[in-house]
Amino acid sequence: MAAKRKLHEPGNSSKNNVGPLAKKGHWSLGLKASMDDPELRVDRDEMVVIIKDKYPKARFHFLILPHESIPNLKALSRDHLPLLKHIEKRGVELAEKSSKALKFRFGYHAVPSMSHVHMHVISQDFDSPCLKTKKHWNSFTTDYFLDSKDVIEQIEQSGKVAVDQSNAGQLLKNPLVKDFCQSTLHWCSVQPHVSQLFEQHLVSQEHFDFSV
DNA sequence: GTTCTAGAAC
DNA sequence: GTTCTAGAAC
Repeated sequence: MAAKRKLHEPGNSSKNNVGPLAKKGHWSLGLKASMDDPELRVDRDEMVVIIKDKYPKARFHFLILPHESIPNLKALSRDHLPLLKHIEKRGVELAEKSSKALKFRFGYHAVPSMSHVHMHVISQDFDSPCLKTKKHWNSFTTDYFLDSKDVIEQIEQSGKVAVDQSNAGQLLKNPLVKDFCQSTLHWCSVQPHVSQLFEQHLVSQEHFDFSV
């Protein structure tokens, strides 16, 4: 029997190709492949690898992953504090190098889709065509986004990270505006793509002052 | 994580 | 008719 061949193979164009790794594993392991992708890799040291997010949600959006394979935030303990602090330090350095004008945040998604703990380094312009959905927006602007600083502090105090999974899921579905308006207005400048998203959800921009 | 799509909602 | 959403596939 001849091997089945797809008539159409999206994502297999030369540009989108992940590289020599022809067969990719389950999608949730994608970060593992990205770590080895020279196109995405920014830097590495003895503890971490720094890559560009494949679908950046802002002008600067990086991921910092430890070589050590840590499945999720629940697996973190006091043993990881030196690593977590190193990750944050590398993130801050990277942000300063990337842009002095833009504000950045450093942190973790409460319930990430991709396995292997990774810290996001993301500028707060949110100016990217990849930022398309309410879920995207909420994952970076609600409590779904856990600041590295707070994660570290929590582990120092209690030895672990508490994540309310059901609540986290709900955060992604929440309406865009109210949380945004109350808590994130002061540090966020909103760019056209986001404005579009807001319009889509019937939010009037008149309610907001988008200047920093 | 993204993309595609059927069904709901408008 | 269009837009929005949730679910499955990848």
